[in-house]
Amino acid sequence: MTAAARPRPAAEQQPRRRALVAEDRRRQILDAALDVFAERGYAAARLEDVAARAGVAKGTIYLYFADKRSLFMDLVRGAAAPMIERIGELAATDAPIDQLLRGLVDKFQAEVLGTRRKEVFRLVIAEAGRFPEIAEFYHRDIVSRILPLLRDVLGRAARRGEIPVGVEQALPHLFIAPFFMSITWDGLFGSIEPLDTRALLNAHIDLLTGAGAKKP
Amino acid sequence: MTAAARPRPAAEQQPRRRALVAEDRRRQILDAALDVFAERGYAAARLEDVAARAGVAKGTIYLYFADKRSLFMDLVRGAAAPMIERIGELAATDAPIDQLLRGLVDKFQAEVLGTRRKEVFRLVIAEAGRFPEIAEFYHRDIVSRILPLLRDVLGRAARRGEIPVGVEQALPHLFIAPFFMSITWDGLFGSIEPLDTRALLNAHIDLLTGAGAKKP
Amino acid sequence: MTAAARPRPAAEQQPRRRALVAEDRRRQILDAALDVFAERGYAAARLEDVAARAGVAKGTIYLYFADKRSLFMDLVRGAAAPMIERIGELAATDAPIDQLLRGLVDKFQAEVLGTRRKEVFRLVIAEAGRFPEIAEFYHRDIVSRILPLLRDVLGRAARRGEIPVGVEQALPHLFIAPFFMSITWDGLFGSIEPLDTRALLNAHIDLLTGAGAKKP
Amino acid sequence: MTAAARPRPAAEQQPRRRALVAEDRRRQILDAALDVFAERGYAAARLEDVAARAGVAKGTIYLYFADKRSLFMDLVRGAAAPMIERIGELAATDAPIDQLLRGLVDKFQAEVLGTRRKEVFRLVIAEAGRFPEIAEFYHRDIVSRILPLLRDVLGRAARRGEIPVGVEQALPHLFIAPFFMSITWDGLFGSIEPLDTRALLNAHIDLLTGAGAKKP
DNA sequence: GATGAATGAGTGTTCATTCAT
DNA sequence: AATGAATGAACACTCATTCAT
Repeated sequence: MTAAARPRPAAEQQPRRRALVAEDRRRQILDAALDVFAERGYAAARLEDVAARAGVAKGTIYLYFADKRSLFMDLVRGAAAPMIERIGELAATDAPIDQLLRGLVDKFQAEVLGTRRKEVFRLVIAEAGRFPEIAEFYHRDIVSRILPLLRDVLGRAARRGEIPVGVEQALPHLFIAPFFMSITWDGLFGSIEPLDTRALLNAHIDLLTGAGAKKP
Repeated sequence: MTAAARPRPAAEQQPRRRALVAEDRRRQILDAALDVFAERGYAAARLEDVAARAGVAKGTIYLYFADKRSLFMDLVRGAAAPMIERIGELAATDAPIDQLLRGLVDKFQAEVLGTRRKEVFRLVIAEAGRFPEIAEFYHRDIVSRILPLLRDVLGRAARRGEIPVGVEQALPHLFIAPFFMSITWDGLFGSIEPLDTRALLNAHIDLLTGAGAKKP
Repeated sequence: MTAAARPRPAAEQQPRRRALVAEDRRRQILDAALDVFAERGYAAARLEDVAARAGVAKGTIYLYFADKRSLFMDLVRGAAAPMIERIGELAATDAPIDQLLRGLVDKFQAEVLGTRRKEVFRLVIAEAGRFPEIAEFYHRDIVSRILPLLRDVLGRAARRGEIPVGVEQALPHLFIAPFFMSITWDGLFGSIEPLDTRALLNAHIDLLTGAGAKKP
Repeated sequence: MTAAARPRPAAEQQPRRRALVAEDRRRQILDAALDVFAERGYAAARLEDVAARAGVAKGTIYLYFADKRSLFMDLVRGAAAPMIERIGELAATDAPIDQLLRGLVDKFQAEVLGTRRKEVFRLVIAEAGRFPEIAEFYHRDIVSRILPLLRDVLGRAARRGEIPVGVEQALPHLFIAPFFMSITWDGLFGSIEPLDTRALLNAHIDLLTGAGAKKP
């Protein structure tokens, strides 16, 4: 009101900065929560530790999340969001299957395995039994959108003779199996025998596209 | 039953029966524990529930297991034992690769997926982060014994031209990925979209052995 | 309104309006506090609710009251103030006892039972144990001033033959008992079996003044 | 089994003794709870204090009561039980009203005012607002059974000319008002100006039965 | 051996109070 | 003056573990 003429009146800027700070806090807490949940599992995670790691007081968490469960759910949903947006791009190109799948692998490396999101997915796999909504959510918004895309892409490739026929029905699930494993392996045996995910996935694609030739 | 066959000196028979009863109790408790751990996860599982389901008193558990952690570890180690014994048989035969792998799949179906052991493995995957000994144990006694065997078998097959060459290094891991997934998938999406494990694994072998032909 | 009458020097008018606004705020908060305290009791009342109901921020309460306890004490003292002022009028008249007592009843109806002050008194009865100052205050400024007045009035009436003799000592307490009950009853059984306070008090006076005749 | 011949076989006695001990513990806890609830009110009472005063650990309370609320409810219901049983006796006799009422007063003195039950009733009056079940319970099982009895007794007395007519409808409520007051007064002003309950109640009966004569 | 009552450390959650803006 | 985000002490309730019987 008083200073409506200038570009950013104080009265308007205040809440904007507030909102930013609030969003930052939220992030801080979510980041800390991921650390703690990943390290101890949902049930054994202590909100006090989350608070400490986030550099806030215990009560502050409750200003941003209704309770422990909500914190966990928001963490898990939030990690999926960027994935979901990009799923559409997957099948957009009409490149040769081999190139397309390798693109997928790269994207998975860049967006999941190379990030903390990997730990979220590990958490989901470990805890989904106790959080049916999460399983539903991941199925509805990720799995059930990726699988048809893969079916489509792989079907086209089969018709073009780029991959074997006769196994199409199982292929999408088959294709994502190594992704699943690369997520769980790490939590299990990562410190004993790390998995060379890239090599694994490349071999997978080689196998699928017949790049690995049978000895004549 | 066992004791009814022949008259034995009571002094000798008593402890034997005792031992059997004790072993039964142990089993009861372990069975109950699997139920409860599988349903709620390690941290959230209540020993009171285990006791109730086993039909014993809470204190009784402590006569057979040192504490909650030990109960869990024994459960998880015990489930692996039968596996371990059979691993040797795997590479014994020198059948064609395709037959051999299908045999493996059948065994896995029969001994894991079709049994409650599946749930133990799921538990291991979910909780291993908090139980380094378990991860070590499973790696040492199972994974690190299966992988070389597979490497061996698959190597032989590659040399015989039964499977593609050039991906051998990654093959063992690649081969087990669908097994991993079939274990985790069920806990996640089993109630939403059950996985046809047998079809998946068969397709996997088809793909591996080139049974699925490329369109010429 | 008040400030509109005559032009005053701004410097003088400002603080006056401020004071009025401040007094309004205070009232708003006290009103809201009564709602919340009455509904949940002192300990379970949340200042956040008080603030919300008063339409102010939580912190604002602390500009007007030192802490929760003070807010409660001020509320409770404030409600007594108008009572205290009028106590003197009680014995002023020298009307017949019957008329005088009925006047009292009317006043009590009008000033307590018919107002939110009733709830304050209920609160006092419920919480006085934890607030000795309040009990002292109510005793010193109300009870110990009303009882002698009643003793005086009833004594005069007894000497005039308007009420029975021989029970004078207990009469003042006896006289106020139904007032006590009408306050507490409502909170207890008000929603189940509302009390016809006026009828009760009238019967009480009838009984006291012998208006109800014994069957000869 | 082993000693079925003798009057109290151990196997039977054990649970019996257990039950007694358990009942004792319950009592201990309820007694302690009354202390603490009476002193601080429901919301501010700390179960830790109850436990300490009962000489048990915090967790022990939960072996006997589901939660804080249940503890309170059981306390409050339990205190009413003996009352309820005796209500029937009240109107049994057909003694002169004056004698009957004095009997009531004595009973009330002996069973409520002279006992810790008085504090339970005080609690009920203070907290009933937050525990509708309690108010209902007290109304249904005590108030709504006492009032008709009183109506009956007082009606008979009125017909016999022992008490004034014309106020019968209000009389039962009027009769119990001093009882209400004696309970609440004590918590309020007990330490400042203790109420001579017996004198009050006697005067009340005198007034009611016309024992106090009007000055002619 | 078996029991289950008792323990008390541990944790999620609330809320009066403070203080930077 | 007014705000409301932040704090952290406090408390109800849980559950692994112990131990007298």
